[in-house]
This record gives sequence, structure tokens and C-alpha cells, in this order.
Amino acid sequence: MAKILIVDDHPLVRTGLAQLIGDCPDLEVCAEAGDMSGALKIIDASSPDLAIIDLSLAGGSGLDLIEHIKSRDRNILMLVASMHDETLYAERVLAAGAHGYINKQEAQENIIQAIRQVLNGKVYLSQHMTERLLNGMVNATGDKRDIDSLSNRELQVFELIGQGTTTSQIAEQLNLSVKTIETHQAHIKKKLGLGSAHELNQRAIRWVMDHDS
Amino acid sequence: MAKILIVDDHPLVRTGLAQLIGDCPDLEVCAEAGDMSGALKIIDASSPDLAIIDLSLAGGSGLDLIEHIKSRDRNILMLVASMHDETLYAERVLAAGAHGYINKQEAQENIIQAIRQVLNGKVYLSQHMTERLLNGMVNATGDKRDIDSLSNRELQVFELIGQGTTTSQIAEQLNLSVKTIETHQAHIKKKLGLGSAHELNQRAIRWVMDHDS
DNA sequence: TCCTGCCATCGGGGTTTTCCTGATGGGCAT
DNA sequence: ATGCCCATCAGGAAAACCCCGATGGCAGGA
Repeated sequence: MAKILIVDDHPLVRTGLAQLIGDCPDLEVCAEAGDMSGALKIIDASSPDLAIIDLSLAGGSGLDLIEHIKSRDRNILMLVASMHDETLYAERVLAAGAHGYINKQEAQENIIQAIRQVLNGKVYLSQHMTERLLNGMVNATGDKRDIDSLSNRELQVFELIGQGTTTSQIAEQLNLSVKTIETHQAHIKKKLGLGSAHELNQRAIRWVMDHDS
Repeated sequence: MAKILIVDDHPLVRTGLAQLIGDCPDLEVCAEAGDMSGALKIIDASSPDLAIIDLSLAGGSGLDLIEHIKSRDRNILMLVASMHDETLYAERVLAAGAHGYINKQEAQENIIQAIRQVLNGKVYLSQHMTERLLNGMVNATGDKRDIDSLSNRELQVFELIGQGTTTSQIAEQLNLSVKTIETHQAHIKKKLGLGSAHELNQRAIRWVMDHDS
């Protein structure tokens, strides 16, 4: 019986996943967590076989959590569940050490299938995403090219800016110095060819409006 | 026993909500739907008392659905559940005819409380959002706290902000002091119930995208 | 191996913007 | 005439911005 840890900051999603997994006799939810620190504690305590991780965690992104787990215990399998467009994150997630990426909109059978596939040592991606990765980089929307050049941290900061988060709020939320956030902002501006913080703001807000809702 | 319809394009969230509601003896999930057309069919068929509606539906947004339901049958109560920052949508949702707005990150007890409160004919908002709305109402000359309440000058500044113009650029363009523009911005923020320049930016960009293009 | 480049983290210090608390005068309605 | 909104602006503190850095880690190539 495979022990599964659920990491998601939405209690509703945790309940849904637990219900879904509980219906399978060969799978068992051993614990749930709502944030990164909670997840790490649980991993130390109960050493699950598989962790299902939401990307948009409060207080440090899911990518951080994946890297933490990877560096601490590389026997734990990780399956990322997100509601965002997978084309933006799938590569980063796999590069960070996860073994699969599912979208929460997918049918429940697909989720179970993804869990089983990852438990069997394989990598799970949607058909659509698999083709895309195999075909190399393809992208119609020109602006995503630029966004892709951002590092993980920079992308995270970019998203937070687009959500209206202040520099100091970002620093606090990520437990970093304001100076660090400012540096990230400067790098983002350079990479995206933006001249001022105001332009960065506009760009980030528009991007979030297009991609996050 | 209140009959509840769940409308959400994430099967996981539907399961979680159904589980949560099913645990309450006075509440009953009568149906689920994953998109707008499905929801409308179900409403005709089983006439629920309350519909819990996700904002980010595939194929037409949740706002569309709310307006459709409102124009078709105004006896159905509607509670909006979203994972987005409520400050961006709560007003629109209430204006469209919904009776409450909850964030999926909220604790499960709050969600149940929200359902009961809406079923009792009241409006549910989070503490934070309630304060914000009331704060805006105070400065809104009675009823219509909206873009309409802006003066001509303020609307002009608002549009320029939405087009990405800097405060100093606006001042130069209108041959006015920066201080004057700052005052206008402060008044706009007060009238629209916005807390920071960031939020003003977001709101203005959003408005320009909706009305100007 | 050494070197180069990218990443992520921070600091100093000066400039600019934001934000809060005012003020002035001019309409306009009761 | 008195109140209310409007449009205009100032002073000063706080925050954000921006240009200079720096450190350490890590990966890839000469």
C-alpha cells in the first residue's frame, strides 16, 4: 500500500484528493499539509512514498518545496498538481526533480492514473504536454519566450508583482531581504527589456490577467 | 433540507465541496456541473436552493453564469468560490447578483458558515473584504461606489493610469503639478475603495482593457 | 583544473515616488 | 451663508526605485 502525502493550501482540494485516493484500495493518504514547513515536518515524521504538491503554495512556492525535498530525500516521488497552464511550468517542475505534472482540471481517472504511473517509476505528463516537449520548444505567443528566460525565483517575483504585491510584502512573504527582491526586479527588467519599475508593473499585471485567471 | 448545486471545472474541488457539505445533516448536494451549459440545464431540471459557483469556469466565466442565472430565475441563491484574491472580484460578483464570496483557501468551517449565512438571506464576505467595502461605501455619496462617482478630472487621470502613464508623465501632459495628480489619485483610491497605488494600477489597467479595447 | 557565467542572496547611498496632512479658492445648491 | 465637492498645490516622512557594488554556489567549457 503506497503512502501518499498531500500538500495543498486549499483545504477543499485536499479533501477532494483524499476522497479520490481513499477510494483506491492500493493507495493511502498518510498525511496532509497546507504549506512548505508543514510538509517538510511530515516527511521527516512519516516518510511517504509519494507527495502530491500544489504549485501555488503560500509562503514559498511549490518549486521551492520540490527542491527542498529533492535535496533532503531523493527517494520520495513527487507529483505536481496545479491549476495553471502546464506549458509554463512543466519543464521547470521536472527539472526541479518532480516526476509528473497534472492539471487539476483533468478527470479524476487521469489523476489516479498519474499517481500509479509515478509510483511505477515513470514520468507522467498530459498527452498535449508530452508532444510539446518532444517537439522541442514551440510557442506562438511571443511574450512567453521572454518569460521563459526568467529564472524560477524571478518568475515567482514576477507573478507576485502582477498580483499587486508590494516589494516589501514580497520580501516578507518569501522571508528575504527587500534588497534581494529589488535585485530580482532589476534582472527581470533587463531580461524583458523594460525601462522602469512602472513598466514592469504593467507587464506583470497584464501577464497575470492573461494567464492566471 | 437545502438543495445545493456545485459548479466548478475542477473535479477535485467538486469532490471536496460535496464531501464537506455532505457532512452537514441540513445540507444536501443535489447536483454538480463542470461548465456553464451544464449548470443551466441542471437548474432547470432540479431547481436547487443555492448554487456554489467557481469564478474561473472554462467556456464563459463565472460572472456570465451568475448573470444568466439572475436573469432566468432570481430565487436561486448564489455563493461564489474562487481561489483568486477576492479584492479583485468581490465587487463585480456582488454587482452581478451573487450573495457571497468565499476564497477556497479559507478554512472549511468558514465555508459552511458562508453557505448557512447565504441560505438565511444574508450576504457573506470575509472580514477583510467587508471592511474594505464598507470603507468605500462611506465615501461614495450613498449608493453607487463606482467609476461613475469619479469627477471628470479624476476619470481622466484614471484612464491615463490605465494606459500606463506615470504620475509625473500625467502631470507634464496636463500641465499640472505632480502634487495635484497625487491628490487626484488619492481621491480615486478613496472612491473606489483601493488601498495602494498598486491596486489602483491594477484596477485602472483592467478597466481600460475592458472599455477601451 | 581553472575560468566563465548564471543564480540567489544582500548592502550603501542617492534619487524618485508614494502617502498623509494639510491649505486655497471657485462653483453650486439649499 | 453655509456646506459640499471640485481642482489646485505644499511639506515632510516613508517607501520604493536605481545604480553602484559584494559573496557564495553551481554548472559547463577551454
